[in-house]
Amino acid sequence: MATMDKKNVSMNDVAIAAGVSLKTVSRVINEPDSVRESTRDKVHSAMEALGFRANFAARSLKLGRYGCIGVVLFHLSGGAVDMIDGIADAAEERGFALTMIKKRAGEKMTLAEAARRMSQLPVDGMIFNLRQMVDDFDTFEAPKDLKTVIITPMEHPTCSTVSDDQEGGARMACEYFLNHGHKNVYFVSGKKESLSSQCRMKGWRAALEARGIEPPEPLQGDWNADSGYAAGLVLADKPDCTAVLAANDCMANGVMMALRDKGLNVPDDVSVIGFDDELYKTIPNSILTSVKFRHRELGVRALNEVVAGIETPSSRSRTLVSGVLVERSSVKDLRA
Amino acid sequence: MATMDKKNVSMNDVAIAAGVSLKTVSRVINEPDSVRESTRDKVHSAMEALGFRANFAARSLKLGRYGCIGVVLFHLSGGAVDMIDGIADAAEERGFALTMIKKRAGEKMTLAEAARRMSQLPVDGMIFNLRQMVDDFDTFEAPKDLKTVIITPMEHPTCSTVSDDQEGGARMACEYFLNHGHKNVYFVSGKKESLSSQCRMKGWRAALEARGIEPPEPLQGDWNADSGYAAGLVLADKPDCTAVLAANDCMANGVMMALRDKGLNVPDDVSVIGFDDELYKTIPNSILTSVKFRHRELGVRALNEVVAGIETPSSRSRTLVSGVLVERSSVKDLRA
DNA sequence: TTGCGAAATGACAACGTTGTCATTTCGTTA
DNA sequence: TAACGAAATGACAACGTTGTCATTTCGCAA
Repeated sequence: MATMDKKNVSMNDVAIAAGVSLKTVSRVINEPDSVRESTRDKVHSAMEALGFRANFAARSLKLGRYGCIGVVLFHLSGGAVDMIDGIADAAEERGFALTMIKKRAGEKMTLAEAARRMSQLPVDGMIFNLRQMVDDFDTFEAPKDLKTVIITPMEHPTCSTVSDDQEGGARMACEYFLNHGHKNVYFVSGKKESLSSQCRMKGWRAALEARGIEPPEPLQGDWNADSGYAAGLVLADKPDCTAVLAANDCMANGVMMALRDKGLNVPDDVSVIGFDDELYKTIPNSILTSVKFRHRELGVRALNEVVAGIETPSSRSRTLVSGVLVERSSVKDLRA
Repeated sequence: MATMDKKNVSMNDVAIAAGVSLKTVSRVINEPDSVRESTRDKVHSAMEALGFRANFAARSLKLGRYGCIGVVLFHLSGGAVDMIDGIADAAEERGFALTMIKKRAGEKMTLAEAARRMSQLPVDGMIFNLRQMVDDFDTFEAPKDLKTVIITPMEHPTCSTVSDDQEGGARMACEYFLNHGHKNVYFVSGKKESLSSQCRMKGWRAALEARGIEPPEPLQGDWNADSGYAAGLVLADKPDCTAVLAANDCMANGVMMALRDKGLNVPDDVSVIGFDDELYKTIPNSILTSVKFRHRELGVRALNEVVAGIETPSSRSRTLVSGVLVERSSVKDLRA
């Protein structure tokens, strides 16, 4: 316990204590094989005794890189947890840490502003998580020396983007209905400004139009169960309504409850599909068929794209991560 | 657009371009008032023209601090989102960014290991989010030069801790039942290894014992609705069961569904309280009374504690953030 | 115009690492 | 034992900032 009171122990201190040169200490850390074993042991003991820890700033200054990826959270939702999880795991695997900043509630942050703030921080590249439109989306240009990947369903003119295939997922759900003999599909949307909701609606519409079906007026929801319930009450009165696609599971549940309260049975009278596959957590014996996106995979892809761009400057790319239809029993086969 | 191809633009480059000294450029950035306006303008133009961005590494090396707080996520749950949100907002307000690392799935990370990894990164202090027991919890000692705050319901011998008052929340819910004339309260727990579940159980037990009531055998759940449903089926057959406290809302919902399927009504036959107040998102017109914890506030407090400890080395402290009982109509008043 | 104190600016070292290149030490062979 | 090439080690500069202290310039009064 001969610990000194000196603020920070430097390599130089270790070198003196071990009776070797500064550079040898550096070598013990970075290329241990080039140092004789006896010397290495002396250095290690000295480091131990003094409690040496390499200085991040000095090291990065010399190396010209940080080993950190910046993550900008424009929006922090439930699915974001899994995405961050994927980013963090992939980062660790590649030897990177994460530096994170967040748009404050109420604040209006542009891409340029986010990039400016990030470039003051220790990062070699960055990931923007962007689920709503932002003013300067089309005009934004990323700093040339900072590979930038945007997680968003929109295509960007210059930056690489990664996204769930929300549109494809919605199309898949719709086609599932149609392939089961349904002649039409009603849609309950999420919040208007949400890009996810917009994409899901687009996919729904496309799937119907591809079969020459005129899409009915979509019902406006806000992601929560109550808005789904309200939509369900309306739908229950429509005799041609046999299939409902809700933009998330909570609203789907609201729809189902409303149908039940109106004396209708799911799936016998009306079939329902939701998104995100999370209802089973809250509802026992849940029967809801749901489109699930692999948020974790999304994060992994985004991180890998950034790291790839750091190692070998690459051009713009666009990655889509497909969704999966988790089948339960909320869709009736009308073809029988 | 006379942008150079030179890798990084340094203050020196700016100084030369502006025809001033290096130090003056530094002053323009750090103490603009000490520079004559005309000079300042010249420097600003040069910075603009060259695309100068201050080098984080050099700056931190000189200053001896990073302006970053490390966050270690041992566990990434739903509630963690709000907590991170609080940490991030508070950090920004205090002028700090976050550096994050995460325990990988399956990996067994000790506090010491986490601290070792963090201290290689650009951080001035750190926050551990720890919701399960870890081997070296009691023996862990934080690095002396890195203020460490642990978010956990357990008390730590040397580190500051911040926690929801889970035990108090459970007590509050229990007393709410008792004050409404209930003579006993059944409990459905979460996963065994979860500290939250353990604390909630402890509070439930304490509240009953304080009134001289022998707590019944708790029912083991796993946080999900299905386990709550199973518990509900068991409870429905117990004639003395008028009140059920479930360790989260999903299980509470499972309990309620089971009771309904057994022909019992909530709250007329049995009263129920949950935790986390999130059922309303998924269930329309939810009636579940629930104990809600302020996760965001938790994050804010943790961050503030770290920053305070950085500015003026402080001793160990313990912060409890109280919960709130969100009253709906799932509890019947038996006193009438 | 001169002189003076205050304001503005500059020269240089230092922060703690790693890269370059020179020097020392080692193990081998003649 | 001497000589040699390879392995191990060391001296010193450099990375891009900020702090210290010296120097120059400015505005104003005598």
